Amino acid sequence: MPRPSNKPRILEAAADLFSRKGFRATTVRDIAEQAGLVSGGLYAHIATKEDLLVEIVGAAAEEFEAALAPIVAGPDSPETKVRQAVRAHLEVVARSRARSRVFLDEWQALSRPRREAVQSLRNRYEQLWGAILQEGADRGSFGVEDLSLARIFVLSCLNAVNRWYRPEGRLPLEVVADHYATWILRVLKGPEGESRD
Amino acid sequence: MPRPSNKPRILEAAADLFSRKGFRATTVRDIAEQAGLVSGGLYAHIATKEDLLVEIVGAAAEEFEAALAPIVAGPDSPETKVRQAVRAHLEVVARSRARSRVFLDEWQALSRPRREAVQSLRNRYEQLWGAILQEGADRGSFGVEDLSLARIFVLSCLNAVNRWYRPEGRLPLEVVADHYATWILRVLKGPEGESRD
DNA sequence: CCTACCGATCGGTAGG
DNA sequence: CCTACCGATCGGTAGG
Repeated sequence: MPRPSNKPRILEAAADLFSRKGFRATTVRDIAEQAGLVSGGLYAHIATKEDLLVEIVGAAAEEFEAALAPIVAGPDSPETKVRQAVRAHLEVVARSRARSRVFLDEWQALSRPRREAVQSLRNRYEQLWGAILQEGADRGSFGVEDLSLARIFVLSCLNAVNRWYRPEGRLPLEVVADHYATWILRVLKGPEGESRD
Repeated sequence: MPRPSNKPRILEAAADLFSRKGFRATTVRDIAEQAGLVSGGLYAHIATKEDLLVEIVGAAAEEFEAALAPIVAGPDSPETKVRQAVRAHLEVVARSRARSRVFLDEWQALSRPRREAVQSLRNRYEQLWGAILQEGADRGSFGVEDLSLARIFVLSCLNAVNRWYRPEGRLPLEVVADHYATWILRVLKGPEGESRD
C-alpha cells in the first residue's frame, strides 16, 4: 500500500513561497523544509526548481481559463457576461491566492522557451476577454472608444486584485466583484452625454 | 580636475537591470559590467547592493510625488485634477520607465526596515490621490459608491501601465492618458440612470 | 526519500 | 577603482 505522494505538498509549498518571496529569492531548501523533507529529497519528484514554477503557472492558467470559457460561450448578454467574468476571475484569485499570484507576477522568472509558452497561455485568456468585449461592441451594447486598450485597462484592474485582496479584509469578495463589475461596465458602455473638459 | 563621478551611471545600470531581470536575479557583476567597471569597483560607491535599490526607489517616489502634489494643491475642479493627475502619472512612467518599474514592482525585495520606509512613501502617494477623490465626493462631483475601493481600482490601472507601455507602441502616451482619464472619470462620476442587471 | 557532497556563483573585502 | 580573493550559499547529484 503506497502512502499518498508528497508531490501536491511540494507544489503547495512552492506556490506559497514563490508568491511571498519570489521565485529567485526562494531556495530549494526553503521549499523542501516547508514540504517536510530535506533539499535533496525534492529531486525524487522534480528535475529542476524551474519545473515547479512551470507546473504552478500551468495549473493557474487552466483555472482561469476553465472559469471564463463557459461564460464566453454562454447565451447571456455581453453586460451579463462581463459581470459573470469579473466574478469568476475574482473567485479564482480568492480560491488560489498563491497560485494565481505566481501566475500573474512570477512567470517572468521563467527562462526563454518556457516563458513563451506561458505568454501564449496568457494571451489566450486575454483573447477570451477580448471576445466578450467584441461581442458587446458588435451588438452596440458597448460604446467604448478603443476596444483593445479597454481590454488592457480592464484586465490590469482585475489582475491587481490579488496584490491587495485579503479574505479577512473589509470587503467580502462578492462586494468587490459587484463594484468592479459596475465600474468596468461604466467604462465599457461609453459616453452618454458625457462632458469632455 | 576630477572627472565626473560614475555614480549616476551605476544607478542607471542598476535600475535598468532590476527592472528587466528583477533585483534578486541581477548580480553585482551584471551592474558593474554595464556601468563599465569590475564588480569590486562598485564598492567604491556603495556599501551594499540593496543600497542601489533603496536609492532608485526613493528617487522614483520623489518623482511621482513631485508630479502630483502641485495638482492636488491647485485651484482646478476635481474632474480637471483627475485628468491632470492621470497625465502626470503616465508622464513619470514614460520618462523614467526603469526607475518607476523598480518602484512599483521591485520594492518588495527590500529587507524589513527599509521596506516599511518605502511602504510609507507609497502610502503618501496614494493619499494624494485620495485627497482628489475626497474633494470630488465632498463637492458632489463624484458619486462613486466606495471611495477607498475606487482609489485602489484607479491606482491599479495606472500602476499597470508601466508593464505594457512602450514608447514605440501603437498609441502615443497622450492618447493613452486621455482614454484612461475619460474612463476613470466615468467610474468616479457614478451612476446616472445606470441599470443594474 | 535521506546522507553526504560538489562545482558554480553569489555579495562583499583587503590592500594597494 | 582594480586585483585577487573569501566564506556562504546556491541548485543539483551519487549512492543507497
